[in-house]
Amino acid sequence: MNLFSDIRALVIDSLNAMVADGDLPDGLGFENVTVEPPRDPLHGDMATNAAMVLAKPSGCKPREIAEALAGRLTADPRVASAEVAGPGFLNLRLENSVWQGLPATILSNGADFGRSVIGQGKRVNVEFVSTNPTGPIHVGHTRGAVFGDSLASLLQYAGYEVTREYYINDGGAQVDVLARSVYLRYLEAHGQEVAFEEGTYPGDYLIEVGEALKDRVGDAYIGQPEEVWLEEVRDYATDAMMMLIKVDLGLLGVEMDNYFSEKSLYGTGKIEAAIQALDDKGLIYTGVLEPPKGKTPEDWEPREQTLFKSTAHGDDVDRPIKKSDGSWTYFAPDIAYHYDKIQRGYDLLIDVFGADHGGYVKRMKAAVSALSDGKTPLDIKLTQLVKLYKNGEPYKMSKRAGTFVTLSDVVEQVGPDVTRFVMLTRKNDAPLDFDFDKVLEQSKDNPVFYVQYANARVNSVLRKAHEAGMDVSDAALKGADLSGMTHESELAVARKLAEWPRLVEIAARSNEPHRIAFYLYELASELHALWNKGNDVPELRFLQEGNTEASQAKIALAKAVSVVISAGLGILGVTPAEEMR
RNA sequence: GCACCUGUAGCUCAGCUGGAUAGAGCGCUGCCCUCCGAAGGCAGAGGCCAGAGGUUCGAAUCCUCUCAGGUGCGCCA
Repeated sequence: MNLFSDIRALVIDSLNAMVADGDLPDGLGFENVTVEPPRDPLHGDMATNAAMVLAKPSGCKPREIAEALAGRLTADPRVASAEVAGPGFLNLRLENSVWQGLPATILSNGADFGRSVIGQGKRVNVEFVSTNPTGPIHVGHTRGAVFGDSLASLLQYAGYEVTREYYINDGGAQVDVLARSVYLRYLEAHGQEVAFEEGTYPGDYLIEVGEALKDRVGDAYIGQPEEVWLEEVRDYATDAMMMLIKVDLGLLGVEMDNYFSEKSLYGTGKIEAAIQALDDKGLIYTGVLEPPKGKTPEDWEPREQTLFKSTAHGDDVDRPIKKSDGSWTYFAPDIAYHYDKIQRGYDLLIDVFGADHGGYVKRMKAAVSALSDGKTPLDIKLTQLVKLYKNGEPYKMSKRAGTFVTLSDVVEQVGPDVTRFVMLTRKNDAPLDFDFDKVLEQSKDNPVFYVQYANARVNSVLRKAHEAGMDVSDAALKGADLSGMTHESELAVARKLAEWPRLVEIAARSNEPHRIAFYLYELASELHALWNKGNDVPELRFLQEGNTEASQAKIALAKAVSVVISAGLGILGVTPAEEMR
């Protein structure tokens, strides 16, 4: 149920009727007609731009269209008034009964109030995190994990069929480095002195892997050359790292539907097939790239390489898919991976990358565009850096990994709910400051707390009412008579609640889950305002002593707020707080 | 040199994919608990939406250029 699309449908019907009656010419398109909440609530409950949008194509004056439209709209029982304003806006006021009926609708639908069908059951693949399996997840990727997971939930809520996917980069040189690092820890477990040279991973988290390896193979690898142990140690170590990563993701409540191994693309003909597919379209050739201008690498020499003509699909330069020695570049398996996703039949692909991979966006889009003949859209969302602070000072060290702060460092200190919410209080392409002290502060400076506090207040009211012997079950609240709900502060809350389904659609269309977080803050703000109004105006208090009917009506509104907050937090993966501690 | 991202109140940031007089928090000034949780609320001050052009009924939002910050730029992944 979306009040805004309901009223928009009414507007469109009225416009069609005007066409039928000859008030408007035939053949007009109504796509640009919107019904939105006006910026200034004094203007009304909803505003439509219909008259302004249609003025030019119809050759009529905007105000005349607006006047005629107003007359038709006010015939609807929901519409109290329609006023022409400004250059041709039509400001609508709805009958109080519309707002008064909203809490019952919300209570009936529960968490499904706001669920949308704009996804039309389309299949979406959201790929996120995808860190190298060489160690625990660090903070930078934590943001990507939260963003990707919440985006996936948002899309599900908006009617898409979503797959959460993780691409394991287990095919490149970095997992050999991992294997050598684990080998050193293995030797260490046998009592040997080892040195961690440049280019190995010194983190403590490999100690136990080395010990486990010792338990497994005894001294079989001691003094042996790499040929003997590298492959096995690599496989063993990557498996161990993936278990570590899954534990980390679990701390945040992130659960992947699918893990896709890069290694599975090698030796199976998959990369070759993907490149062949591009070749069939005439997009593969052998050539020499120009050196990058400005900052030319010192050891630059022109080399002949196998290239993908990505410029044919919007890239700036063509990209190498084979190194000069004939082996694949990283790009080649990535092409094959995306080819695989296309072949799995997704209607839409979304990749979540760190901002440092921004330079990769155009070539990836080019590859997907080429491989799907432009049929499968790929949206790539970049998450910007997270800067950590503690006591106002930059915070860098980790006890566990030595060099970087990990996801578990953060979650251990502030908990998964705070971590998730805070990571979504900025749009994905803006950098984020994360202050360990501030995010735990219990004040309205901290949006996590502010939203949770609103929910806790509602629960407090429910508890009190229950203790006073009132029936505050959903069934009872649904049946409450809200016809007395006429105060501006109460209607303001109802109006904000009505925006929820619309906001879900806006957020889903732009793949921007942060909008949910900001909306919840606004909704909480309306509830806090109403609550405090109760200090001055006793009739606005949720608990009306000795008057169960009146109390139930007030509480129905409060409970509706709680329902929407819970649904919103659910999308963000945050547990609603029953009470504050 | 090129590409991408960013530039909005003193500070940190929203801003509905083009709508009306640009919003919130912090900070500043002044108020509100005999009363459901004041961990809150109300009011005030604070703006050339980086700058300059353009597109149209209408621009913080779209296009072009300039300036400033960030990220990245063949044989790393």
